[in-house]
Amino acid sequence: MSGGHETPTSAAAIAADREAFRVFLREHNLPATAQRLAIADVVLGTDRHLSADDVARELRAHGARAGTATVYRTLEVLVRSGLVVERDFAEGFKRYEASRGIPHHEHLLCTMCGRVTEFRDERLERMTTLLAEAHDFSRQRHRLVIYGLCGACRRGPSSSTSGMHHGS
Amino acid sequence: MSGGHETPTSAAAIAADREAFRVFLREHNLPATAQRLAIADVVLGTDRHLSADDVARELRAHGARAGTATVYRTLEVLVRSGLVVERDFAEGFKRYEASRGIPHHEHLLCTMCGRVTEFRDERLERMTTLLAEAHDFSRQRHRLVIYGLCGACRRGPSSSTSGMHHGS
DNA sequence: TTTCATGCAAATAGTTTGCATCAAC
DNA sequence: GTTGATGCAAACTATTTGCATGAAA
Repeated sequence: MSGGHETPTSAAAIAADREAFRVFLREHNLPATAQRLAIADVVLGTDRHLSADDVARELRAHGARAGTATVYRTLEVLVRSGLVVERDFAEGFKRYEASRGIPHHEHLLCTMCGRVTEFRDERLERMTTLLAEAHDFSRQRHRLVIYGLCGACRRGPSSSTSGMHHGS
Repeated sequence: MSGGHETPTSAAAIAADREAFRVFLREHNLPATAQRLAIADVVLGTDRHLSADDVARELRAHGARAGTATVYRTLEVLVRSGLVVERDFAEGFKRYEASRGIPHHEHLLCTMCGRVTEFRDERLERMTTLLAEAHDFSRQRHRLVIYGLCGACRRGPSSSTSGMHHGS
């Protein structure tokens, strides 16, 4: 359920993010509606990389509800607040991830269960800047996704299917 | 118009690819229709990374025509033939690129004019395999896209807008 | 002449938007 | 009380599919 294979985020950090969202809303004169808070709770309360559909599903699982448009609009507000980052892993839909103030990181995507793992590598940051310059580009950002099989899926397909989204 | 900033593909190589597609169709008992050949000519005849819409536009510019469904279905055949590779640069649509038998390469995408430049880097190949292993993943493939400004756009916005797709 | 492609239109998936209604400050 | 959010449905973009017609081998 948590999906954080490396360092699960502490409850304190999650609570801080939730409070930060309330502050953001207040400072921007945006109403703190029940829907916004519920959606923020879902996205900020996990280390997973959720699709808009995942968010709606999680809401229902927690007894909350919000229209599709509200989910998308609130995700947009969360992204603008800087607390959430939008991701596109070329799956045909976008995912949303709590940013936790972490600067930049790469992603490993399991092609079997859809689970996402993060890692950071300083060399890559430098390399991409140099590679861009070598081709007369000024680098703004980069995106690396490594597709492969996670340990669980490699060992046994039965291990876990909970992370599989949009499956047939 | 050509987009090949590094090493423009020779006319001979293009002709070889076109012939290879004819052979592929023949070997698979697929009719070599005028539409298929026209679409193959467009995609195999450039070094650019075209969207399905670009292909349709180019067809019209060359006096040819094909329905949207035919464009997509033919692109699929071209991908199956191995002569073309499908790309997703998180722009909301896919692009198609003549593969020219080149193993694997990374992409630089100009965020201003949409132009794509390719480069190859052996270290990256090795690095991604090692990084995956370090996180208990078995690497299948990876995708690196560096977003930035190309030299032309950095120097003057007036230089070229021809590569801009889906603007405004 | 049989098989498979084409084209159109309808369907689909993800996401966005208009608008009447409703809730937050 | 105002301002702005919500929800539904319609709109939209990229892409796919069903089906009657048309062309290739």
